[in-house]
Amino acid sequence: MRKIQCEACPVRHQGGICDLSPEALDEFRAAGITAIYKPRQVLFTEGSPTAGLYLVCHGLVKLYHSDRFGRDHILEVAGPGAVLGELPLNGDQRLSVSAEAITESQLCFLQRDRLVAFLQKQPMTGVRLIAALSAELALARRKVRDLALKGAESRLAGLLVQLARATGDLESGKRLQLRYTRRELAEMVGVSTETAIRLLAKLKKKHIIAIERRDIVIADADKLSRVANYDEAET
Amino acid sequence: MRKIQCEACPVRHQGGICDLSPEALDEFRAAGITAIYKPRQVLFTEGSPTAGLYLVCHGLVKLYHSDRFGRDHILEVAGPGAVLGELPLNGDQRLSVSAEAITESQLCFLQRDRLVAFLQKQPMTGVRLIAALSAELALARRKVRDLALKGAESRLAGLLVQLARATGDLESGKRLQLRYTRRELAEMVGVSTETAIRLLAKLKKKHIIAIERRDIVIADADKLSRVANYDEAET
DNA sequence: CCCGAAAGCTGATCTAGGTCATACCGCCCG
DNA sequence: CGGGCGGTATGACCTAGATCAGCTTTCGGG
Repeated sequence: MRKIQCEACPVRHQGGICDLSPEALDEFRAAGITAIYKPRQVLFTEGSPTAGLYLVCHGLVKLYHSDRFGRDHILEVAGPGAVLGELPLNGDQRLSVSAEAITESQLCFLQRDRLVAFLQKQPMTGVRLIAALSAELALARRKVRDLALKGAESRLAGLLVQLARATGDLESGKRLQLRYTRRELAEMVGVSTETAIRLLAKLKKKHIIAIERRDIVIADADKLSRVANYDEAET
Repeated sequence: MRKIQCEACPVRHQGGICDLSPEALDEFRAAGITAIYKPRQVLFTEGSPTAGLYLVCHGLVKLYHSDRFGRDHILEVAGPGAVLGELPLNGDQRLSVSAEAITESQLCFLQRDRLVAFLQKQPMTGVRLIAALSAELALARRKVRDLALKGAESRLAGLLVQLARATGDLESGKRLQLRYTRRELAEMVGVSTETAIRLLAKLKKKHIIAIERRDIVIADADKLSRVANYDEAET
């Protein structure tokens, strides 16, 4: 696949980092390096030094943790417009996550010093970056809350709600074709694959969802949201 | 207690947000509102709108989540120089955490629009903010990793390592006077109070720590770090 | 100095969720 | 067309950690 140029980029005018005047955009582009990544290609791994930030132009990238024994936890699936990585001032800080392309993806890498130089001239882009990092921060913190305070069923329901919202159909009767395996769902929720399967079956038995082939139909959006928020209620 | 003025502030020249030239500092101060908070006073709560950022001048503030049934989880204890809150561009985003003063604390509130205006003129401050948010982000993400992939004992050991590092004595034989109750330790680690107590007893039995009154002596810093990183090893 | 309340500790259960084993299904590929 | 292989599904366990209950120690305040 060929690189998409910024001029033709569909996400450029949606308040993202790269929403810039033509002249500024040229400078911006000069500061970054755009590349295409294949599915399953690793962008960076937990523990490596923080060299700069990545901007997702198109494609899907997952942020995840692995432990020494092969178990993974998926923090987030990032799409176009998202900013990946962390940029502490203190350069010897290490990255807290790994990232890997899910689909073929185009990303723009912004090396720390060049980015900082650019921000001197375009402070508004700095503000947008602050906003983007804030959104990531909120996401991570909610995840902490869910893991610490909610049960597995709530978390799974929450994930379904989130996925449904993303495609704009959190409504009873809507089919939600998920391109994730049970294993991936489990890794997003933080449970074993078997548990994820069992919990789906449980939601099905409660007539909150229906399962058709590999994808899911939302039978009762209200109940689903309720399960997502209410911790441990009726059976 | 009286307010400390920025000129006399001990954290001002440590690369924090407020490390500014005298003139810029005046502008900065004009953009913010400084106030003193009493212990247990709540600064903001999860779910409320994001109005701006708080800068900790002195004191200690905890960031935490509560669920509907009184259980708390402490995400982080923030000290002088830390930035609290989130500032997504999209103003109808909600805060993902609550914050409460632990000790009497002085904080400077920076309202969104005023902060943004200031950043136009002082882009370097924006870069510092990006760095501060990045550090917070890494912290939250590591917490996700620990909750999702590590056992309770590792997490507790990790907390002790972290506390010891903060006061600069992660060494065998060092007494680490913790100003936290068992309950608070438990809430930071994400377990019940009883479990935290039991795990401390377990570490003591393994001669990794010793318990004296309410505080803890590190008996074997190496083993402690090993428990913190290794997931589930020998008994 | 004393009292009550909070904090600490320990044992006895209970349970959510993990692990292991097995079976089925659809699908691609030789 | 038959045999794997990855995904899905379920049953039978097992264990980390929660919960509950009781008891002791510490501590802060009058």
